[in-house]
Amino acid sequence: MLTPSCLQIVQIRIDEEKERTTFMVRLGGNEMRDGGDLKDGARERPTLKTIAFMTGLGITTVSRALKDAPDIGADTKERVRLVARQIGYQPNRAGVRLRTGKTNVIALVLSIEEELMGFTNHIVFGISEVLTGTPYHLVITPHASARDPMVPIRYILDTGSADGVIISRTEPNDPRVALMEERGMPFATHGRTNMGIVHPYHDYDNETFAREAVRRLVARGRKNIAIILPEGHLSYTGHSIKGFRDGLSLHGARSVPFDSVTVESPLTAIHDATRALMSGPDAPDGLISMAGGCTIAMVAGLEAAGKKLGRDVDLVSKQNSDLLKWIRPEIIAANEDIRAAGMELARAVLASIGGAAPESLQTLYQPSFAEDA
Amino acid sequence: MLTPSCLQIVQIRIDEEKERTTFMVRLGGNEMRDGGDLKDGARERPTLKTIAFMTGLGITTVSRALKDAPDIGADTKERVRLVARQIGYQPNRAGVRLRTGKTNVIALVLSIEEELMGFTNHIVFGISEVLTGTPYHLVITPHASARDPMVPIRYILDTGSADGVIISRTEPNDPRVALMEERGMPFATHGRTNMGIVHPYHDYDNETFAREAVRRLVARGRKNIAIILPEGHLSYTGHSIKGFRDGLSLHGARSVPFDSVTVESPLTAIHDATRALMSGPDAPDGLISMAGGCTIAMVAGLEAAGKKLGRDVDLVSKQNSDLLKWIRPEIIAANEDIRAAGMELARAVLASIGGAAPESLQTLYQPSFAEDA
DNA sequence: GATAATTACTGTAACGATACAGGAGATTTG
DNA sequence: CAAATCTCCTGTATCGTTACAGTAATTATC
Repeated sequence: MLTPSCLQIVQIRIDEEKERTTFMVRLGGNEMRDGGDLKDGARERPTLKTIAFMTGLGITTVSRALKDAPDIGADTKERVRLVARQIGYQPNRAGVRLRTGKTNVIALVLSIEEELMGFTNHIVFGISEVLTGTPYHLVITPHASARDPMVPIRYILDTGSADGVIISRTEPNDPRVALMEERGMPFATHGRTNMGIVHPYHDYDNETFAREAVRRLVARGRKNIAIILPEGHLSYTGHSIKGFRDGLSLHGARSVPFDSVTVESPLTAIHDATRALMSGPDAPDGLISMAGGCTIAMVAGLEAAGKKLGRDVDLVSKQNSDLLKWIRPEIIAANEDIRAAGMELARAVLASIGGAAPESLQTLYQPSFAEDA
Repeated sequence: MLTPSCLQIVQIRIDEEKERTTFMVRLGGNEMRDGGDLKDGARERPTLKTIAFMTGLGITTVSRALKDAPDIGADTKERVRLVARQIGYQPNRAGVRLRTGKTNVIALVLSIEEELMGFTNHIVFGISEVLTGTPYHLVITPHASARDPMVPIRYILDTGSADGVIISRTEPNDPRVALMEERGMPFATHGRTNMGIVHPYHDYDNETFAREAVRRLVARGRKNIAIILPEGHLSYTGHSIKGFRDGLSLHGARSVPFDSVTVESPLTAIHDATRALMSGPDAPDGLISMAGGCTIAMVAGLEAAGKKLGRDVDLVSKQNSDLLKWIRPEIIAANEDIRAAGMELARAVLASIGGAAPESLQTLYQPSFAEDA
């Protein structure tokens, strides 16, 4: 085995233009070896070559030692790991990616319209929390949802720019899911699909939320209920409608139509529509909102119509953050923990990359109402 | 010049394990050339080699043609570009990065505490909008601000994992700025510094906002004013204080101390502190809030103390989104456009990478008050 | 004691791109 | 017409990593 003492630097090359100093060493025998760069003030980034030189081992050996390969001696592994840690070795991502195709990237595909009260923040930090301590980086790939949502997916697939993808705003029959499935790209969806493909997902039980919302309104004596829904093409719209209808028939209430706006409409439109609704002859006495942002405009709208929360009408709303209680404590709010969703999604993608079965990577969170706490 | 007709495929190798088909071609003369992979159903990703084969040119020529190098003929460039476009060539990022060190990545370093009403969303999509159409990807690098904020910066510098960095929560004497400056890493800060380093930044004129807030309160007859400030170590805290003090002396008002909480405190704490303040003997008749999120808790707090906005007290607040007017139309709000900030920051980093002078990459946005619109 | 198997390590090639140093052929120059 | 110049193109080496196909030395097998 080579020991440091049999290494001898015999030639130093100084390349002034590149500002680097390289050198040759003579080994125990007679052969010369390229010693790599001399690090000026530890500024040059260490590579496998650096460790190979410092330990007197071959580059391949070092690579395999750091991978804990079975054909490397235990003490050699220990020595290599020690040196690697000492000099702060970190694998060059471009080298690994070029050689193996592994990007160590998770792509989060977000629609610009995504935002209602901190959604992006929560999901990003949820994902990040899981990725911390792994070699994965998080790349945000945005798209204007009005344009083709397939564009970012195709880009990622065609360029192989991620090992796994997280998408949201899932639709029951989602072409993005079909394409990624076909191409064998690991992914997880925020929201379920209904197209015969078993895949990792995380979802919030919006059906239960809507049904439970009706129950709580009826328990307060409200029988005429309107709901403001998400855009029609999304998966959770269907779940919301089902829960709402089931709740109505289960608890004996009736639906007051309110479909001129969605939770994605401009707040002004929501405000005006709510005021019109609450001023009309068939004004509901119960309201359900599927998103916290629009709830604020609804409250303003119903008050502009002269109604008072808790007296003339009750309102059940989902929220991402704990904001609504500060606005009107009368609002009956259920929390959707988007940060936890991000964590579940990240865990699911990582496990999927690791080869776990998709049916084991599906989670559904139940609504928790603030008033039950 | 070689034309397609002088190319002749003479040998086809089928590698069944790797599921790829490669082939050799005979050129006009006698030499053989590796033709690269035959694309099965256009699934294999095209590389320079693919284009080289299709055009009959050398790989180097293709590379230089796509870079519009001066030593390549005009018609050759045209031909290469045509083929590249036809087959949807996109440079392999790992190849470029390994060879040149260029990552084509912009890192956005965010503190987990960043969020107040959609900040993350707005800045991410602002940056993305500028990066769209460039080869740059956006990587989110989060950190718990309680821990060492230098960690992500050092990681990026040590691993060379980005070409440019955007940071926020800038401090007057910010060690991150000093380090990136020293290492020559292009960056832009959200917020200014005060340490003798000229660097790209984007900032909101919080000093003017605070001074103007005082002016508007005094114009409504309010003379006893309290302000809720950001955490003390941040740059914009100092700007806010200066603007506030200048406003007080300029318009003849006095300060009511309110420093038991900051805009980052839990909303419950802000609520309670505001209620206590407004119930006390020295309750102010004017309030200034530097962030929209905490304004909501303040409103709830002052109302819990029996005060009424617009009658007993006026409140001036900054906001990222247009939410406050729905909560209490009496709130005097000024908008800070975070999406625009993201765009400015992205533009600044890109220009800095391109070698532009830092002093030309500094922008300061003026507050715009909703009531002036 | 010769052969086989095992252990521990190593060199070469390749991933896709580009910097660099040519190099053939046409064109200009003296 | 030879030499110099210009145009346009090309091969080689390299970035850092890993798959693969070895190899030398030691240990086990019969």
